[in-house]
Amino acid sequence: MTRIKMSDVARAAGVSAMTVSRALKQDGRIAPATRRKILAVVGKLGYVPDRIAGSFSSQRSGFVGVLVPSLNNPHFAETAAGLQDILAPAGLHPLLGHTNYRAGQAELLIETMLARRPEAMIVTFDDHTPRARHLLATAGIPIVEIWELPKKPIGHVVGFSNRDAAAAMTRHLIGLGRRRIGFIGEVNDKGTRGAERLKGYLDAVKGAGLDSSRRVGMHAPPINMSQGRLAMSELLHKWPDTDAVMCVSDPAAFGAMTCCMLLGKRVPEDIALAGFGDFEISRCAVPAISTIAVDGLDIGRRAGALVLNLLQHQKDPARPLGRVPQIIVIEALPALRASTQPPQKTRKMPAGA
Amino acid sequence: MTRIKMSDVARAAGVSAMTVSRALKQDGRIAPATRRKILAVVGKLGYVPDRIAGSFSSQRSGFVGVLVPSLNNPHFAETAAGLQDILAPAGLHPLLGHTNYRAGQAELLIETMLARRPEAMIVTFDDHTPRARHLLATAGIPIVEIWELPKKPIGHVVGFSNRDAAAAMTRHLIGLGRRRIGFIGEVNDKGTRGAERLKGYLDAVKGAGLDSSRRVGMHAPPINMSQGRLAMSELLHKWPDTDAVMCVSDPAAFGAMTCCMLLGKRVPEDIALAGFGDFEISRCAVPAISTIAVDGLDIGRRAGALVLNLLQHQKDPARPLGRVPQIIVIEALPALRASTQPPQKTRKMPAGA
DNA sequence: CGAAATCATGTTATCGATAACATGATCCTA
DNA sequence: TAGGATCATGTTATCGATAACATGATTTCG
Repeated sequence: MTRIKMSDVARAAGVSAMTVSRALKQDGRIAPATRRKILAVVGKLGYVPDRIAGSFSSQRSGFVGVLVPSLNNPHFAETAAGLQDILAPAGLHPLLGHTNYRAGQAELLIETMLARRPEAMIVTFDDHTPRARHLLATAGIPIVEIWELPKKPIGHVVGFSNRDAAAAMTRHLIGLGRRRIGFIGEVNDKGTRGAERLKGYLDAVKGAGLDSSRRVGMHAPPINMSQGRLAMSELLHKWPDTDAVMCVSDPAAFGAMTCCMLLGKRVPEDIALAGFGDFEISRCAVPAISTIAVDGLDIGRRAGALVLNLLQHQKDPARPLGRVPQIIVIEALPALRASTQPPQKTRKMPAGA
Repeated sequence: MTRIKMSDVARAAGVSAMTVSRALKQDGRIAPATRRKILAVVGKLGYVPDRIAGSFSSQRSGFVGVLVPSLNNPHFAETAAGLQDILAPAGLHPLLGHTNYRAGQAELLIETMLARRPEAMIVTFDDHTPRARHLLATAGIPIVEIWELPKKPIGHVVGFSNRDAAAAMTRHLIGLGRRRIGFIGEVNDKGTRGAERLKGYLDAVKGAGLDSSRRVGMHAPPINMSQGRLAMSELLHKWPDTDAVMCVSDPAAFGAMTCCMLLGKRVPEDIALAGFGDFEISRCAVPAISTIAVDGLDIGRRAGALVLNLLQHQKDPARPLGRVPQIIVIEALPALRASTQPPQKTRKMPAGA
């Protein structure tokens, strides 16, 4: 059984292939009666157009390459969903790749994706290789970096300052009266978002003249709950009088909290904990964990809208940054209340930089 | 600046385009010196082959369509990673789509994907529309359903019985002496994996002659932590003497646990909780939550290997099922120990159909 | 040593849709 | 009502790589 092609449909409908082509897109000027007849034939024959041939002919792939460190992360998953929300109605298909937080993998994926002639590329800020940056910069398509405000952007940007956000949260802890503040983070994190968050912690702690040595790096990105627990154990062993810990992510913070529970430390009375990312776990944990909300869905939607905008005005010589998403510091209330609702209040913050 | 094409490379290297084409694939018979020379020119010119043209010419897209309900779920994310592990070295690119647990969205995606002429389709078991099933069945490519053992498979299968797994866990609770066992699940879940798990719960509870009415359906799939908490609140309000609850997923179980904590119920002394999926939260929560481990990475790898196998032996008339992944019941130990290691033991189970 | 096999490379045709241009029919409007 | 504008559709050329076949050079082996 050979596959049905457009000319088969055309013959069955008594028109030319070009008319079928026009009937299948929304903008083609065609008589309503003709379109109806063609669509009926399409339905009857079960014709599915060959987008490869179409892409080849029109020189438009219909793809947007999207690179994230991991799909197993609600933020990037939401960003991917937000992109799809915006791109799909415009006839663009996100082509997802995940790098497992490795620059070499990213370079390989970028090359593979560029061979598919994407109409734009959206890459998560990370420690990209020089060759990866070069491939992107010379690809001749819109490039959007997300999830950070890089100092040397490759193209356009939809992000926020991880550094400023972490600094804001750390200052929040200082404002609550904490003075011996630790940090749980990652190792081998050069050029990552986690490294930026560590810088923000240092900005705040050093700025307040406090001890900045209470740092435990536990694992290469991404650190998980169990590693957060181990890191907390190590941190409390080295610096038992620590009264607050800023964690590079919410899962790490939750792991740290379980360590406190097992050791009989009260949270937040004895130790205040702060995470990053507003994962569901932070709102729902008992006690709840203070965190910084970053709206991954919004980042995806903004990036998608920016791409559509750039594709419409390709000649545009300017390099407008996408608007910066807002970050929100979410403070967990200390009291354990007999409620089925997560006890939290929120405070909006500028996303800085 | 016009894009460099293969004939440009050929001219610069003093060979024909066909020779360049052969040099760029591993199997082409070509003199090592010629290949070196061509690869040098490719590097110097920064040539990136046009896979669209290549796909069109060879009539091989290099895509495998992959449909999952959501990426914001570690299991499906891992399945996607497992697929990439296996497919990428074979030169196949997974084309990911997520349905948000909606059959209509799935149908749309299937149609869009088929237009890209995937070499195979991998779809997560779900309540697919008749048209979606028909499109898949008549696509003329290998179809693999994952994450369940469907009664009426569309093509091949790599999965396990969610029903049997949930029944095994429920029997495990019965074996621990529990007699008033509730279920927290989803609503509008016809034809989903969650609905199969509810059936498994009913199998076990009715089989043991116990009350099967203690059921709360909280939300359309996927239920989250907060909804699990609310569901538990409702369940305990209606049936205060409940001594165990089987939850459709780990996040729901964690939410249920936080409800117990807020209400002063001890877990597992007063109420035993069981989840599904072996999410990180279940191992790391204090107290830990009993759960059923399903190796999403393994499902992805098996499905990928099955696809490769099917593509190699296309004429194969048989319909071999992929091997069934093992499920493991993970029992949380009741004691809260002052340890930084999650206290759990595991027991392997048949994944049976 | 010579014929067949193997190897490295070149030539030609082709995949299926669509852009660009062409054409006849219908509709306005001065 | 004539002539241009608009509309619906048809015709032709084309996108860039690769499959299939062709060719000359080199190797192998009886």
